[in-house]
Amino acid sequence: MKVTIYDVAREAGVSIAAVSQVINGKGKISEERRNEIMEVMARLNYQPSVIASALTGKKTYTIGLLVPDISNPFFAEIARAVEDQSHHLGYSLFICSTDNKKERAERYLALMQQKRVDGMIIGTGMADESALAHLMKRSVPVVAIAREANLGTNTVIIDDYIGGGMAASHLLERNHTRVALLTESDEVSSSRERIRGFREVWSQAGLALEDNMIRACGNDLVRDGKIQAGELLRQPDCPSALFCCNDLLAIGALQAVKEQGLRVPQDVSVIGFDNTILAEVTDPPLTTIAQPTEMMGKLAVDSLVRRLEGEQTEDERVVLRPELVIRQSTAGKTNP
Amino acid sequence: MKVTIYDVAREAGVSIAAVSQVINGKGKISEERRNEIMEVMARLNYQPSVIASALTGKKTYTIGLLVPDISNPFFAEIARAVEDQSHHLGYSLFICSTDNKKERAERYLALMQQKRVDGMIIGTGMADESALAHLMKRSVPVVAIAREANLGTNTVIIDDYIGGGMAASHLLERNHTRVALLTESDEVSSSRERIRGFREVWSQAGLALEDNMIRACGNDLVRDGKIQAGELLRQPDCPSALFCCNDLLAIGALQAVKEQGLRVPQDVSVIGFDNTILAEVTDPPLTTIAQPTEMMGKLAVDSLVRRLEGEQTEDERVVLRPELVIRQSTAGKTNP
DNA sequence: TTGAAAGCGTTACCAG
DNA sequence: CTGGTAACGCTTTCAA
Repeated sequence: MKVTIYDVAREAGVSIAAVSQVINGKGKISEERRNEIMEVMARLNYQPSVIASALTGKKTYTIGLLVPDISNPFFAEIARAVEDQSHHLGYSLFICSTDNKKERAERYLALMQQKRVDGMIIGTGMADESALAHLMKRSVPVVAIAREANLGTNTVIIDDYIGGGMAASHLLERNHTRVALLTESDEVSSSRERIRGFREVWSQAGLALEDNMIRACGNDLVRDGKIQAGELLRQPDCPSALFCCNDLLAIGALQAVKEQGLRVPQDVSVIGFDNTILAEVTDPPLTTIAQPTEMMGKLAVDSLVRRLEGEQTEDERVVLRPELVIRQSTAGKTNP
Repeated sequence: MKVTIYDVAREAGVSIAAVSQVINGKGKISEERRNEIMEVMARLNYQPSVIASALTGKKTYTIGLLVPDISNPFFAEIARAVEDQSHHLGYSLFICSTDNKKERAERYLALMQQKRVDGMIIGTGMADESALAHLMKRSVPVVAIAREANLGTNTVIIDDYIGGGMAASHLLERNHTRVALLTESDEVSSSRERIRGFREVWSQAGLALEDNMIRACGNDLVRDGKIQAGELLRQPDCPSALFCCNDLLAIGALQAVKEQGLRVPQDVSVIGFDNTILAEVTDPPLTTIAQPTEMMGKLAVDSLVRRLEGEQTEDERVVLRPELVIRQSTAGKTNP
């Protein structure tokens, strides 16, 4: 069976209290005793039970990460960054993919509570914020990553509004006047902001953006992006550029353009968002707006842990700057 | 503070034992009492503590997943599949990226034990299997996924040997005679097998495969793949085809080929492995060997849970078949 | 049916 | 310095 603190104590001929002290480096014990106990722990390959320790009120050193989909490269990169910093600070990570579904999110939220995570990092949109608010606010510290939080939580995010604007400016500079947008579902705050930012710059240039040129896509981003882009391109007054709220949608768009027998970027320009590894390898390489995932992950964890360690009171909000990465999927419009 | 089973009991005017019974659906309680207790639990938003429950000998309903790198799309896809099935069966997931580093793996292994995971799914190579063997064998059930396990564990894997052979056959059919291979570090059993399978088919065709045409790459797969491929291509007797042990390496190879001013597949063919989303979007789309990630994830979890639930004694080994997916990065060699 | 009480592995407080 | 001993929240006999 498992070796417990009792086994160690017995083997070392001391009380469990003594063992507990050396484990936690607290209290006063003679060098001699301490070394002896350490030796026994090593010999028995003793692994202190985090479970039991947590029950007495200590932390579980576990944090929960909620993302829409871990197989989406953007969130996989975020997860890696979060994991590295968590690990660095002594915490492990529960990951949960919600698909932006309310039931899944709620289920996971409850689970995380039952398993006593010390804190949560949330990168998933949720239709009903109240669920989150209700469940979490009073108990577990939360930081939002790559999404807006309507609640009082720490937030690490890029300026999506600016990011959307960057895309618009880039297209404007290339003389596009007829553009369509591919977005995620309404519940995703970052997408909303990107659209809003795009729209702002666009209309300031005196250009119109009809509602039917903005298409929301479901959870199968690549597939839905392709479908929606296809419809858009088959319209009589086909857009010369497509702004996609993330790289996965852009990939779908790329596929649709090719399927229509058109060329990127000569016939239609495509611009993505996130600058995942995908953007580097597509054909043609994708112009996109970059998010600094590594920094975001690190900052989110730092922010959370600071709070867990009781260092902080007010909500903090870190807003990073997105960056336009120009590759070859966007070009100037020549034939108006 | 947290609401405990005592709070519920008091509020409902019963003993904690009664509450425990309704939570676990055991024992006999009158309909009436049961409903009343359920009502109270709901009203108080009671979340039973998995921690406390685990301490009494029950499971934690948590499983640990060790992969080399969660931001590698192949493992991200595996993780998603594992997560879905775990979730479906009522378990949560700890994820850990080891970078195939011994220290990281050992650290994580210890952590998982301390946090009392019910079982582990291991998809990461480890230099020193003894660590794993030593730490795990006697305590936590393990299943290996997408890797060979030298220990007595359940395994879900594809036939990498066959997969390597498929790549070789494909290249042979296209008249390539001079080929180079990009592999991961030696510690990765799947890569070794792929190489072995390739070599077997290759030499049976009477073709040579010099040692310096096989290059091992480090952890930054894309970058190292590019570097190694670059060196290979700059050699006087440059290969006409590159077999890469995974898609990330293949992407590096693609970049190197272009950098040399050569074309894929006209000048050099490139073939990858895994069939991640990357393979669909590269320029040109990548011919690769597919692994059924979704199925593998599901089977691994099923296999583990079956064991956790004590349903099984002997080690089982599931070997799935890889599949060649021909896209446009491979072509027939015309000028010998 | 229902409730009292003994653990589970640790921590922390309090006497020696 | 060191060791007893209550918690911690829940499960599980065992009586009533």
